[in-house]
This record gives sequence, C-alpha cells and structure tokens, in this order.
Amino acid sequence: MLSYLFTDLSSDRLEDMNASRTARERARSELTQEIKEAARRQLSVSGAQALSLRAVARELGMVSSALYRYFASRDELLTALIIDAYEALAAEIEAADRAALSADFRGRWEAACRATRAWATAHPHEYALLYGSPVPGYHAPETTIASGSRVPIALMTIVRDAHEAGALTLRDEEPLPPTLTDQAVRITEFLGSDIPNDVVIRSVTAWTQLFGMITFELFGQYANSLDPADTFFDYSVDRMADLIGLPETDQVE
Amino acid sequence: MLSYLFTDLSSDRLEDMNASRTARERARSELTQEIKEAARRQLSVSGAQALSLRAVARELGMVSSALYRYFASRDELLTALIIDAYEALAAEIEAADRAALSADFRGRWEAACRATRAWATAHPHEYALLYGSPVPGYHAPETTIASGSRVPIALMTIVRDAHEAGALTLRDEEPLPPTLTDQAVRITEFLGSDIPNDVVIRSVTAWTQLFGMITFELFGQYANSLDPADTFFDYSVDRMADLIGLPETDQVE
DNA sequence: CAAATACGAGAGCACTGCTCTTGCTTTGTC
DNA sequence: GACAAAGCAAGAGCAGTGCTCTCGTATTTG
Repeated sequence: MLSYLFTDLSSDRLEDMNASRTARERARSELTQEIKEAARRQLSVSGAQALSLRAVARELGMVSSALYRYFASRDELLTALIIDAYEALAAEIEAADRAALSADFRGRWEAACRATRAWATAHPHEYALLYGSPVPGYHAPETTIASGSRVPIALMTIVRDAHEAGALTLRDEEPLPPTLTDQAVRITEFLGSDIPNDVVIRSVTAWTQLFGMITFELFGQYANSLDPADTFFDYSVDRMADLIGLPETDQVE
Repeated sequence: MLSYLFTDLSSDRLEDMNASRTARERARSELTQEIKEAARRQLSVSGAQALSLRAVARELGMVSSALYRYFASRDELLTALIIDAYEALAAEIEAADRAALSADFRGRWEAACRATRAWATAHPHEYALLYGSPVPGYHAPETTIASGSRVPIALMTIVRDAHEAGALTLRDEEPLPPTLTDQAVRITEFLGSDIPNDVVIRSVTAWTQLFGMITFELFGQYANSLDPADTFFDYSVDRMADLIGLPETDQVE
C-alpha cells in the first residue's frame, strides 16, 4: 500500500504535470487520450465526415452522452485531432530536416518535402482534415492556427539557414509591391532573421506549390495523367528549390 | 386549348432535344433543374456537409422520398453539382482567356489565373466541393473527371498557343526522368501538340501552384500572414509564368 | 380503352449530435 | 471522520439525417 503510494508519487513527479494529482484526474486524462485514439482510428478508416461520437463511445464501451464530459462537441474533438495531426506532421518534417546534412540546403528542402508527402500519403484522412475543406460551420480556433504554423516554419527554417550561411543564389532584386513587402517583413520579423523579402515570398510560393501538389495527388486530380506522381513530385520540388535559390547539392558536398 | 397544344409542340421543337417529347419528360427535366438549383443555393450558404436532401425537398414543397425519383442518392446529387461547377469554372477561365489579347501569352495566363481565383472566392463552397477533401466514401465517377479536366486543359491551351507561336523562352533542355517523359508525352498527345516535355511538366507544376495558392487562401492557411493575398497571388502567378517560359508582356505589345 | 409505367405522399428504419435528468462515486473541507 | 460539492456514467429523449418500401393516383404507351 505505502509502496504503491510512493511509486505513484514518484512517477507523478516524473510524468507531465497534467498526469499528476488525484486518481480522478489521472483517469480523466487517460480516457481523454483513449477517446482521441479511438477517434483517430475511426478517422483513418472512414474519414472525418464519418467520424461519429456514438461510434467512438461504443468502441470504448461507454454511452455517448458520457463522452460529452471530455469533449463539449464533435467539433471540439475534431479540433483536438487537428492539433495532434499538425504536431505529428511538423515533427516528421523537422526530423527529416535534421536527418539531412545541415549544410546541404537543397537536400534538406527535398527531405522536408518528401517527408510531408510521405506523412500525407500515410495519413490521407488526417491530411484532408488539415488541408482539405474546412468542415461545415467550423472556423479554426486560434490554437489550431498556432500549431498549424509549425509546418511552414519548419520549411522556412531551411531557407533561413541557407541565407545565413550565404548559400542562397543571389538574383537581381526586383522590387516587390509595397503590400507584399510589408507582409514579407512581418514574416521575416516573426522568423527572427533578415532573409531578403523576395526570397521570403518565393518561399511562400514554394510552400503553396508543395501542398497544392500533395493535395491534388491525394484528392485524385491526377487521375489518368500523372498517376504515379513520385517523379513529378521530386521534379517540382527541385523547381521550387530553384525558385527559392537553394544551391545545387553537388556544389556544396 | 388547341393553341396551348400547338405552342407546346413548337416550343418543344425549338428547345433542346431532351426538353422535347411528352409533358412528363418536360416536367421531369424542369424539376431536375429546380432541384439542382435549390441544392446549389443551399450549398452556397452552408457548404456541402450541410446539404440535406430533406431540406431541398422542403424548399421545393415536396416530400423527401419523391426526390429519389430524380437523384438516386445524395452522392448523385452532389456529383451533378460537381459537374456543373467544373463546367462553370472552366467556362469562366476560357472566357477570361478569350478576353485577353491572343498574342499576349503572359497576359492570358494571368487572366486565366485571376479568373480562377475570382470564381473560387465568389463560390467558395463549390470550390471546396471540387478541390477540397473528397466527401466520405465518395470516389469520383468517370464523368466528373472528364469535366474536371476542362480546367487544366484551358490553362494548357495557353501554353500550347505560346509554343506554337514560338514565343516560349527556350532553356537548356535538361533531360527528364523516363517516367516523367512518358507522362509528358501522354499529356502532349492528349492536347494534340508538340510542346517540349519539360514545358509540359513545368506547366503542371504551375497548375498545382495555382490551386495550392487558392486553396490555402480560401481554407484559411494564410491567417495572420498574407491575409489580403491579392498581391501575393499576382506575384506567384508571374513566377509561374517565368517557370513555364511565357514571354514578358511588354516585349510582345 | 386497357396495361404498363412514372410519380408523389406517407410511414418507417437505423442512424446522427446533443441535452437533460437521475443516481453514484470521488473529492476537498469543516 | 462526517458532509457537502463536484465529477461522472447511464438512460431517455429530441430533432434531424439518408434511404427504403408501400400505396393510390396520374400519365404514357400499346
């Protein structure tokens, strides 16, 4: 008994803050996690549209109304899944980036893009949840856009590193329209760097291209044309690296 | 009475083939149209997710089961709306293209892209239906992918015209990977032209960029960064024109 | 005119998200 | 240690959904 108490206390100390305290709170956070897992499982087979609170409750052997103690609505559950998915994707991208040679900026860009695509094809329904049509009246709360921005930040970090290493291909600085300059400055400030404005904007263009490409592939727009899209993907990723001005890999090795 | 009969017959002759024949068939095609209109109306305010057969039936003063004489399922209704939307978007793009100077290929490209964005922002829910996440178990029937391809074809036509006019900026032909060459050849054959393979692929890249950009804007990924995305849009459209090799506008006027 | 066909209405099934009430258990506080 | 407060699961119920089936009526076809 006493030993149980002690181990409980010590393990509480070791675990996250939210897992400490009373048994009820522990049970609550555990069940919250189980609900999300069941929902994620259901999501990954049938899609967000078919995600049913009642089915989740059934799978956990509880009644549907009990679920509302943990998530106030279906939307709130979806929001939780969205945040988790954003974090998972961002983590994947960051890991792929870290695994590449830190001075091979084009290689890092390619690795990050490939990781994005790999995650998307492995979790199509979760990808659709993040980058597909927003659900009916659903408007993303602040919390999701915060974790959502981790993905573009991960990509922009590579550009920033390349610029700070003086590796970016310089080009004749065509001046940007004022509005665009302002927006570029705001993004640069946010990143805490001094990337040239047009490079920032071009990077955003590359970002939209990347996700446009993956979205089209996953949502079936390539039917009968680019059906295995692997080579096209790599090709486009390289064109976007050109657009940003990332140096060729062979000239840095 | 008799005059009514006569005018009916004559108007039948004047109208489309499907509107001729018996009164029942006329009523049927009219009601089919009315159902689609009501559904479209409902779609444009609440989104596809919220489109309800029963609500459509209610709006038309009929009972829900009667609707099933016209559309076998909700999915079939959605499919009809998708086809109509693809056609509407393609028509808009083609019109914008025609309205531009036929020899100003970059101008035509910009006009087509802007028309796409304009249609998307004017009909966000229909855009989401076309380019957002596919609905639950829904897998696009052949008919929709056929009308869906009218959009990229409209864009590729501009590139084809530019190439046939010898206006495309030539570049050092880096050879494409074999798979990509095959796919490019297939697309070129489909278009009935001899656009260089890498130009075809770059055009596809530009196509994905365009829709990636619009999707991100409409689905709220720009929150707090590029919020009014107008200038960014124009900028990126120009970068894609560069990528394809479309000549600067001022050098053709 | 008669048979075949198309049609609208209604009832009904299985399902959904969500609310509210009812008992029970775990908490924190005198 | 007793007790009120808060947290919890269960059940019933509401309003809504897509979809099916039956039934009487209207229209078209032979």
